[in-house]
Amino acid sequence: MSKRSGETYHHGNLHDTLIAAAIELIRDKGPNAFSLRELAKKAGVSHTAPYRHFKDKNALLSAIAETGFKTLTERTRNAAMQFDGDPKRQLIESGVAYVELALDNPEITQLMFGGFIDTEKCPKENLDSEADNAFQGLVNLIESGKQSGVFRNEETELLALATWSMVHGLAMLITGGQLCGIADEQDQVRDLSAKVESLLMEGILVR
Amino acid sequence: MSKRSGETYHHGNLHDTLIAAAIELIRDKGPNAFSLRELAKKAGVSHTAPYRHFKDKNALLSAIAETGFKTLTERTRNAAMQFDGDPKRQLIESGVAYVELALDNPEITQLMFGGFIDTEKCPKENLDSEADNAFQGLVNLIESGKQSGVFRNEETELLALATWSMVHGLAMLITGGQLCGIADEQDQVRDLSAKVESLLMEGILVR
DNA sequence: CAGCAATGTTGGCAGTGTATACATAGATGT
DNA sequence: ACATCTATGTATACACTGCCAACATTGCTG
Repeated sequence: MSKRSGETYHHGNLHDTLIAAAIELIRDKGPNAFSLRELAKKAGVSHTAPYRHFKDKNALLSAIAETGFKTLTERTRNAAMQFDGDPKRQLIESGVAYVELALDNPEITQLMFGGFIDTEKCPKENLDSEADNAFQGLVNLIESGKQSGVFRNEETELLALATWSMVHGLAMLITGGQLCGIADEQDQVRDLSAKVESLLMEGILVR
Repeated sequence: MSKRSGETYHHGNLHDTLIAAAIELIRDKGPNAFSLRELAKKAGVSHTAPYRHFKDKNALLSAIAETGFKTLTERTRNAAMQFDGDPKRQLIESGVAYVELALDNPEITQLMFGGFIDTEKCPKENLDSEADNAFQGLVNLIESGKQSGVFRNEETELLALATWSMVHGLAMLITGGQLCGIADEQDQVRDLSAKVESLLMEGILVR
């Protein structure tokens, strides 16, 4: 069945098309101004067609956030893999990757963490499980660093949480526009996040 | 002019009433589900009355966020004041206050940092200036700590940014529901944030 | 006390999420 | 080959939203 000029009644792959188009829209107008109807128009379907693929607007946003968490897991893991014997460097570089990804996708980051999605308490379902993957990678990283005697022998979860908080906070401040003059450009951000994480490594107090 | 049973045509203090009611609504339904019309109904006025006091929905939200930044400045400053000669303790306690305030007002925190408000680039105006106040307090704190030889002689802004990121990240993770089993209750949060900040003080690396 | 500015109200418009009923087409079993 | 089932898309409708324009009421000020 030739779908010449895309005028078939059935779209063929609307699900993925919608997600891709939605990401574009959110990038343009922010997660707050995003609307299903505009998305449908952009995808060239009627305004209720998305409901055949997503229960809700919320479900669509969740799906997008999930892809965000997936790439977050990938990026940080890849960054860590490149410095396999050096836990300190691994921690720093995966953190830099975290911040850089957020800087490249501020709106998606806000969508993921800003409270746009109703998560019904904390059900540790779909979406959260993917976020946990990223955290689990961090935990493993720290665990191995502890065993090789690089990191202090504190509770692993605590160390992981501290690292995550630091990186996440920096990312959120940047994407939230709070660090305007300080960290706008890519290079500044790379440098800044590395420095900040080094501080967490070495500590702030005079020895 | 007796405004018996509040049935005067002119409300008298609608501006503040709206802000207070809006905060309640946001607390209940989240910043995303908040609507001007419901707010007006709750305040007992017509659905366009708020426009006499706020240019926009965005302007109303900005005003609320600003009050949030004000109390954030207050709380952290108060916490620091209580340990005046001890910069390390000051830093920790003001950070704990930051996180606790966020935990007590998750929705308002999301409103402040989540990207619900259009800030038109980063104009460092109204809203941002109030946020800067909080940051300036942190800078002062670190500066004095450096001079008394407690903190390392790194660039002050960098130290401040690291501290802020750490605390802010923890706050955002908690209010975003990412730390569900880990940090739900007030006591846990106090303990956790203090521990995390101590880590930043002492560093993560083995010495 | 006349007029003005501040503050509210009514009504309307375009845009939104979503429920319901209907239309079409691709897959499946005989 | 063909009838039928199901997945997918459409049309229509409703309540709700932000905001605009026109009008009403009030308190203040000359």
